[in-house]
Amino acid sequence: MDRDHHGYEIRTQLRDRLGVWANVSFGSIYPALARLERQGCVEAVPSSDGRLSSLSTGSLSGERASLRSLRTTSGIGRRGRKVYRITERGRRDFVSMLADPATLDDGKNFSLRMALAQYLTPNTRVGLLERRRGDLIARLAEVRVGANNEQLDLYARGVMEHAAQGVELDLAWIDDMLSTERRSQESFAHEAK
Amino acid sequence: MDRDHHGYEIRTQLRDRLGVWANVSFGSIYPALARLERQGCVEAVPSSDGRLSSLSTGSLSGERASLRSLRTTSGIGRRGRKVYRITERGRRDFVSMLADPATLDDGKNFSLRMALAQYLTPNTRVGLLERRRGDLIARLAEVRVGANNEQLDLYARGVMEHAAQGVELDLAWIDDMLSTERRSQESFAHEAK
DNA sequence: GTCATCATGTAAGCCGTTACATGATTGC
DNA sequence: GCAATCATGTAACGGCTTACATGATGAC
Repeated sequence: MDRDHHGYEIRTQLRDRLGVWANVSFGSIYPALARLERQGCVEAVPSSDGRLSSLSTGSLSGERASLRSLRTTSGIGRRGRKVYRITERGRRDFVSMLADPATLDDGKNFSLRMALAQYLTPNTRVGLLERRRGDLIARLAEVRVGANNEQLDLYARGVMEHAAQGVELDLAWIDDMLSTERRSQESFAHEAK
Repeated sequence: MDRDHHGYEIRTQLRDRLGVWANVSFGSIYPALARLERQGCVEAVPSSDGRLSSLSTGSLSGERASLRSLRTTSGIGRRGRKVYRITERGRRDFVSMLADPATLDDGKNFSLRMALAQYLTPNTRVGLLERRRGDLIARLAEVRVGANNEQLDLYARGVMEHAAQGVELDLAWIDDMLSTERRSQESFAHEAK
C-alpha cells in the first residue's frame, strides 16, 4: 500500500521485521504475485528506459541507489528484478477483504486484520471489534464448559482453563480498543462542533 | 486410547465436547482412519458373528445397546458401521509422536500435546515444558521489538503489545505446570524413601 | 574467476476443506 | 412408506511447503 515492492524483498522484509514466525516461502509469494497481476490488483513498474522494473524505482536498496550499481554493465537496472505497484483495483479489493470477516476468516486472522486496521474507517473498525467480541464471548462459554468437565483429566482441564484465560485477555484487549475508538470519535465530534 | 471408535462417532464427539472450534470433516477422518489401518496403527474390530464391527462392541450408543436395535431385521450389527481399535503399534507411535516436538510441530500443537499429557511420563512432560519455555522466551523478545518499533503504526504496535501479553500468559502457565510437575516428583520421591 | 547473495520461478506433495454419491437404520 | 439421521467413503480443489532449476550481481 505504501510503496512498491518485489517478491524477494517482501520475504526478507517479513522475516527481518516479524522474525521467523512470519515465514512465507518463495513458492507462496511468486505465485501469489502472478495471480494478483492477472487479477489486475498489482502491475509491474516500468523502468525509466521503458523496460519493466529497475533498481531505481521505489525499492528498498535503492533508497539512495549505490554509486557502484550505476556503473555496472550497461548502466540500466537489473533485468531480473520485477517491481510491482498496487493498482486502484488492488486498493479497493484489499480494503474490502480487510473489512469483511467472511472473506478473510476472523478466527485465524483477526490479529492480522487489526495490524492493518489503519487502512479501515473508524466505523468499520468498531463493527469488526464488536463482531469479534461476540465470537469471543461464545468461545469463552465453550471453554469454560471444558474446564469444568470432570470427564476430562487434569491436563486436559488445565488446557481448557488456560484457553479461557487467553480468551479473557483477548476480550480485555477488544474492550480497550473499543473504548479508544469511541473516545477518538467523540473528540472528533467535539472538534467538528 | 481408552476405547474403540468409529469415524462418524469421532466427529460427533469432537464437536459435542469441544464445540464448533474442533471441526474436523469426514473428508479428513475417513482417509486418516484408512491410512492408520494400512500402517497397522488401528484395526477393525470383528463382531461376535465373525464379521467386522457391530453395534455391541464399544460404541457410545451401545453403552447399553437399546432393546429396539436388538430386535431389528436380522439381530446382527449394522454392516455399515466400522469400529476400530488401537493396536500396540498405534500406542507406541502415538506416544512417540506426542513426545517429539519435531514430529508434531510444537508452535501450533503445544496445547493439544498438553491436553494429552496424561499419556506421557513425568520426565517427558518436564522436557517438553522446558523446551516450550525456551521457545516462548525467544518469541517474547521478538514481539517486544515489534511493540516498540516506531516505524509501525499504533494498530500494528497494539497487536504486537497484545501478542506479548499472550506470550507472558503462556509463560506463566508453563511455569505453573513445571512447578506442579516438580512438586509431584518430590512427593513421589518422599513416599519412596 | 569464483563464491555468496540476490532474484525469479516451477513441480511435487501434504493436509485439510467442501461437495458429491451412496446406502442403512429408526421414528412416525 | 417416507423422512431424518446415522454412516462411509470419493473427487476436486485450495493454499502452503520443500525441493529443484536457473540466472544476474557484487565482493574479493
